[in-house]
Amino acid sequence: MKEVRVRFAPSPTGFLHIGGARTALFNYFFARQNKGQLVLRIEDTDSVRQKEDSIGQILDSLKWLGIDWDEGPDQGGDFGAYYQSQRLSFYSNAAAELIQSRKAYYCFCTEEELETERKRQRKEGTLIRYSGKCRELSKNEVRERLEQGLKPVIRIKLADFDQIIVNDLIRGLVKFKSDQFDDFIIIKSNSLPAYNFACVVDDHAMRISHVIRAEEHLSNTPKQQYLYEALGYTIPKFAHLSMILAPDRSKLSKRHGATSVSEFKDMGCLPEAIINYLTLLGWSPGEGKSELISPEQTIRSFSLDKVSKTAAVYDIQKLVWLNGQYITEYNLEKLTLYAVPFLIQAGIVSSIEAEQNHSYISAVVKTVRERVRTLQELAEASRYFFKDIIMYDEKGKEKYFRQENVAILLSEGKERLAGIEDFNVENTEKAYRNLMEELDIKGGQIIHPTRLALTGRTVSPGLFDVMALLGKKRCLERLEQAIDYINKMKS
RNA sequence: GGCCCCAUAGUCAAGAGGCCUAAGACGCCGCCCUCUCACGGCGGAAACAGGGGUUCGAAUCCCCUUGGGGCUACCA
Repeated sequence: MKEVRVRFAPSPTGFLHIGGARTALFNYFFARQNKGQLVLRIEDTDSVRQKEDSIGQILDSLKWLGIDWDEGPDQGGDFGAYYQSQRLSFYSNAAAELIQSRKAYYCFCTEEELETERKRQRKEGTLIRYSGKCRELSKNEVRERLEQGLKPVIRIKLADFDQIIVNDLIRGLVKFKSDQFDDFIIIKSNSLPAYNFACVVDDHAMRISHVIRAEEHLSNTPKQQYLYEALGYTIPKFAHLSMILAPDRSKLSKRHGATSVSEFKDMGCLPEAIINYLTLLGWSPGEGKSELISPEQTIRSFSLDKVSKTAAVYDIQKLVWLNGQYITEYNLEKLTLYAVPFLIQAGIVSSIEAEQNHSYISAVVKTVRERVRTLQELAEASRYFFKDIIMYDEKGKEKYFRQENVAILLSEGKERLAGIEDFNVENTEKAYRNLMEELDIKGGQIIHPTRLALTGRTVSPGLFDVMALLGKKRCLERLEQAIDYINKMKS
């Protein structure tokens, strides 16, 4: 069987958004499943829309997600270069060949001329097509104009045909009638190739066997197929993935909140969770299978004909839920590593402290992880393990600190804690349980105010886990602080 | 406007003519567990866009309408 080679071909116009990431991911799944190659190609032929550093961002996001490729701009490969801007000779050679065989021609029409023509066609209600005016220019006429310094485009000369049929692996046979096409541009007047041309030349030169890309390219495929035939290339297999839409079903854009991989990263999503989420967007592991699925599992059962044809609206809530699942299951050491930057970012620890207190941080992460869903939440939930209490939760204050005799209760508690030698979860709990029994009170009566005193909040991990982590000294100090505070509240 | 793709709950999705009184997951609601929150457990509300065919039988096949998306650029 022919070797499977697929590619992901982003254009560097911004961050890697989730649609692009999913396209990359499905290419990756397909390549790995078929023991094929994934190549990364940068489509940077539009100098106007290029964004500085976009390539670096995209590569970083891909790597961070754990999507690795076999050939590409950073590590090279046998079919380079991997930037279209460095492959210009491929395109001009291919175009020259087409001109030579009279399948393409120079066109000197200016943009203004074309615009007037289009305007007229719009008014007349006819199809908007290039007239083919420059088709019949003689060699001499072309040479003359070239010598005048005019910058032509090169257009493909469409032969008569009835229709073009695209056989899409996901959508089946798709037919396009010939009247939809005109002599489209393959080389722009700045000598750079137009997308449809560059794409064909490169996919052929790079021996791409399967073109797996977003649905927005489905309508371009007949043009590309025409070009394959004109150039005598064999046509690869195509698979067009449905689009990913914003919650209002419009195209994804910045106004829809987080849409790029880097934004999800900044929110505190784990790469594995994003991968898992993206896997589920347009593909399903099948009936009765868990939705928590690793790339390895997906690679085993992935299949393009099971990919959904329907555009998907992404749902950040499910991503966040998945992320929470990953946070609780994650390797603790790795999770700590991911968490530290968020603690620093939130001003909870300094980078120096982070290095010195690694094992303490890890212990905090361990007790907090189960009830947070993002690393940002994790940082926030960890604050009082590092910082003193400067304020108490408003509602909690009213509810617990105004309880009768609460100060006395807390000082009792403090007393008991003070007497503990080995200040751990079991012993602190035992001390408190004994106290409750002696005073004949219910747990909540002392546990809630204590929690507020120790954490400043009404919500936390189990109280005795908090105590053990905080340590005896800080527990006693915070109880003292709360008692003072309560006494001041009264007066 | 023309052409193309798509259409199962709020969202992702299973479903390939009878197994459908339509899975599962997120979210939502209720209950249980419980020191709070989360986790977990149990239960609930919630969908085949509409209309025509074909068929003994349609979520599944065909047609139309509607809706959404894409392409129609010297963007990719």
